[in-house]
Amino acid sequence: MATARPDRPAAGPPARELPTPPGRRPRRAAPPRRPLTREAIVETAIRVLDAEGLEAVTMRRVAQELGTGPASLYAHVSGKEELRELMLDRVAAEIGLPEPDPARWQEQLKELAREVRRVYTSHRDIAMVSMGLIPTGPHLLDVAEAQLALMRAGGVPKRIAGMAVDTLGMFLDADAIEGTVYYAKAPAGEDPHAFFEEYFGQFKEYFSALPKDRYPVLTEMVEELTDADDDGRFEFGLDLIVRGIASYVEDE
Amino acid sequence: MATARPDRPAAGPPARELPTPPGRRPRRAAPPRRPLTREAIVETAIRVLDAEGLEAVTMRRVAQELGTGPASLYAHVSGKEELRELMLDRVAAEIGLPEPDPARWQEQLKELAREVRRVYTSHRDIAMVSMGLIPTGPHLLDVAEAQLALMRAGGVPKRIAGMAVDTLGMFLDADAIEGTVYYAKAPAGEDPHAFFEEYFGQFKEYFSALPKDRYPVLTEMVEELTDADDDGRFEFGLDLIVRGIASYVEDE
DNA sequence: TTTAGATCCGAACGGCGTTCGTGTCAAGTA
DNA sequence: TACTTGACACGAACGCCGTTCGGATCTAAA
Repeated sequence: MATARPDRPAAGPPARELPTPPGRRPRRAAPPRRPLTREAIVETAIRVLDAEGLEAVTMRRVAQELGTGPASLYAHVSGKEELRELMLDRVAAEIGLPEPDPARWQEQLKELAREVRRVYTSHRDIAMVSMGLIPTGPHLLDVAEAQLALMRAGGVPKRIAGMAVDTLGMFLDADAIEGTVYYAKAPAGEDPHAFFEEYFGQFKEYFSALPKDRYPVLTEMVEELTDADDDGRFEFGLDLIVRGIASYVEDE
Repeated sequence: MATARPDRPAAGPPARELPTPPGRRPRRAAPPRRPLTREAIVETAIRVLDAEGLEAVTMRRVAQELGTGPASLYAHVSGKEELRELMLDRVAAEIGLPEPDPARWQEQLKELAREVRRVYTSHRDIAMVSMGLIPTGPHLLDVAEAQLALMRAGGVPKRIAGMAVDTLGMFLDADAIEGTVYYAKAPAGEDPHAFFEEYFGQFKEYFSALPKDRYPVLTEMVEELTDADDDGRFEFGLDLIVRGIASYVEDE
């Protein structure tokens, strides 16, 4: 008893659509629009991520979005962990990579870091997946390759470059998470900007009310500490790292 | 109908222990040994953390460990998130703090960073809680105060110190997570060291097998990239950051 | 002795990741 | 054309999870 699947080419001769015999009902209300594939699953998962954050990306939710049950996903993906890594690598494909110019390697490394930051933060808290993960996906490896290529072109020794790519990766992950964790806390319906303002205002108040005898330095720096210039903080850390790497270039 | 509680002083005159009337049984087999407190809950949670990692710290598990049900915890703790933050702050209490010596501020800042790392990594993946969290607990603030005091004693401008404490915190969190995520993956019964060896060997193999035309730089650096000298990598990143901070000291 | 409030906690709600076993169906084989 | 095979789909269930509810119990003030 074949259920009609209009989107797929029928195997035999195009069977005429018969009316449902009395007492029988089609086994499923509507067959899935498209056959399940790894790509469709990852794509759907990223749609949920962008709309509602990483926490909302559950096997059940993704399956529901595809009009099926959670068990169906396991034929294409080994589990939630693999799905997350596939999502990350697909996001990493959006990162624009530079053509190395040895004369500008430091600025190029910074530009690449900014590009990673832009892509990560445009996909909610996807960076959480990256934290503490050895990159194995092709696009993540492309990014690592690009970073290494820039440093090597600039004359950074192998050993230094090997450690630096790690430090830089940690910095990028941590920064992206830092920037998105609070955003993720904002209630669904609310204006995130107003929520933010309110949220940080409370912290400023809290820090100001701290006992001056126990925290003499901190209480004198409330202004500097609660100044939420995210871009400035990122550039500060990035500059620290890149300058530090550059100091290891041999020929001076 | 009061059930006898031998561990606690009885309220009225010491009622004689009556035999259980037929058809009735004591409502609970054994009353909890100690009354529930915030401290006891946090303490128990950390015991579970140390033994089985952060993932095993669930409300149900902690309650079970205390001989009660999960609902009982909510009288002392607002929820899982708050419990996690209380755990982190209690762990932070173990961090030894320096007496600032302006002449040695850079080395002292490094020593403090090493101390944070030591304490964090001695409590499994507790650092995950810290990532993307504005510190508010007293002991976490002590650490921030100490870092700021060292930098200010060394002549680091307020604005720089404010950003640097953030960068350093991100680095410490990210490093601790990096170091414990794989450890957390090791199966419960297995020898972690052997598991590690095996695990990293697989990665080295994987990187070596990568196509040389797409990843020309990376494939030439497999040795440098898979060299798992965690301490060396930490010192490298730490040195980058501290040197960078020092470069902002005004009086030169 | 009464009462009010804190504390405790069994039961339940809705959601989670994953597995099992069965059902379906296209492609290959006879 | 009929049968077999193997990949895929997926309903149902298992054992977890965080949190809430409402009544029972206990403590200390009145």
